[in-house]
Amino acid sequence: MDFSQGVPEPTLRRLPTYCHFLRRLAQDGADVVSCRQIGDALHLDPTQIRKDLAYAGMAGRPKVGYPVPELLAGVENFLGWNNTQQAILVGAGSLGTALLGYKAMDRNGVRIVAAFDTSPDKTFQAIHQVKVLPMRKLVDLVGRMQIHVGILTVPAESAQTVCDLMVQAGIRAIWNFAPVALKVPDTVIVQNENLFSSLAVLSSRLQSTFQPRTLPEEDPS
Amino acid sequence: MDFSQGVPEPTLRRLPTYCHFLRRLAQDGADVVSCRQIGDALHLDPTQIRKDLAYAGMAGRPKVGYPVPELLAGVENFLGWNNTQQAILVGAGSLGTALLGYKAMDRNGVRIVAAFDTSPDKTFQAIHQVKVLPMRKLVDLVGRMQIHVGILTVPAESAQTVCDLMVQAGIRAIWNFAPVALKVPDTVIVQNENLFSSLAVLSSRLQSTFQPRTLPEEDPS
DNA sequence: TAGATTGTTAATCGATTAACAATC
DNA sequence: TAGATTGTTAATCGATTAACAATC
Repeated sequence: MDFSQGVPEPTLRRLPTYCHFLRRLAQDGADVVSCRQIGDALHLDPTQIRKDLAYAGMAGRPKVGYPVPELLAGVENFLGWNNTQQAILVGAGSLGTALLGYKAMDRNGVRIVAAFDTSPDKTFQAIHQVKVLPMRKLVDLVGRMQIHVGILTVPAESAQTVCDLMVQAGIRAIWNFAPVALKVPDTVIVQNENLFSSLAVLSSRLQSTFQPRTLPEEDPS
Repeated sequence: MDFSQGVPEPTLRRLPTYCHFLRRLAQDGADVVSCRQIGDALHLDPTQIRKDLAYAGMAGRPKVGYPVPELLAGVENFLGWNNTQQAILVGAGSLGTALLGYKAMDRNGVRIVAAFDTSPDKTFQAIHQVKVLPMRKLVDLVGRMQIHVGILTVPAESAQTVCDLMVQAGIRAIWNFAPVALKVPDTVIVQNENLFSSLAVLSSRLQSTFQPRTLPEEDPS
């Protein structure tokens, strides 16, 4: 398996899905699983799954398959879900609040240790057990706790300003929910999460089931 | 431009980003824009943008560029953002609540007209001006209002059950936030939104900046 | 006109899928 | 052993990028 280019992004995106499925299998007490079984459950090609698992460093045994507990542990470990990253979140609006309430986050490699907001109505309260602090505390806290991950859930207008503050504080990876292309130094990683992109795919596919897009025709003149 | 295969998904995912940028340009009063400018702002290749815009049916003028208002209107129209789809949402937990509060949704082609939840604490209240109803009202309301889009924000355990109910009610496209591969008839479209996939990409890239993944070595024995 | 930008065709790149040998 | 499944190499497919002609 060639690792020189790193793990392909599509592979990385599928691995968490395998984990979710394997957790259920493990709960049901399965001890081995084949790529065929995983593929049937997740509507994916077995060969692709085998390749993805190989990227994650997991090997199976011909005729037998993969041992479920080891496979799950191995993939989780590969994804870094064992040594959880600490993170801060900026923007305690409705989306920010939702992420703070996502219990599953912990089991998926990220723990939000503090939130920040400009609104005095929100600061010094706790949302889902996470303290909300005023922005002026950000740089100090990130520095002291050596936090590397920032989650950005502020409106588009303030996204770049907050981003700059995060970078200044020492944040090295930003999970960005604002529909804006952030400018960052190239030492900082930005992962954009654009819900509307996904929605666009949905509604476009829906529209084409109603009235399939017409093919361009020859000019009849 | 070949439309026989439909518009590529990556193109579809980029189009909303262009809209956001074009809206800002339009507000600033720009009347034309070149692919070069868009590309610089969004960190994308100008050729790719030109191709994407052609897929959306937009033409520019050599040396001049694209007229901003027409381009914005054209792309929004292509994405179906003018005739908004009505949708229901099931699962008024923290994520569901966040989506109900997303004002921008309206401008992005979807209006949530009702929410559903099993919990009696939530039903018959309004969250962000949207009524929350008990599940038993779902089939009737979807049928009467001829709603085609369902947003699924329930826990993984109940996702398939709720999905089945949606399908039975006549929903034709499901925006699924549960980390589960739903089984649906092939007349129904499922768009999966898995936040943890995105998070996995982020943390993997972050880890590799700390300690670049080692290449497999020859066995030294 | 000259230069910039679009539109389109061709080349490249990378991911998916298929084929098949190795193995339990 | 025979058959199923893994592991790996080759073929295919599709998207991105490059090259270049058309045009204002």
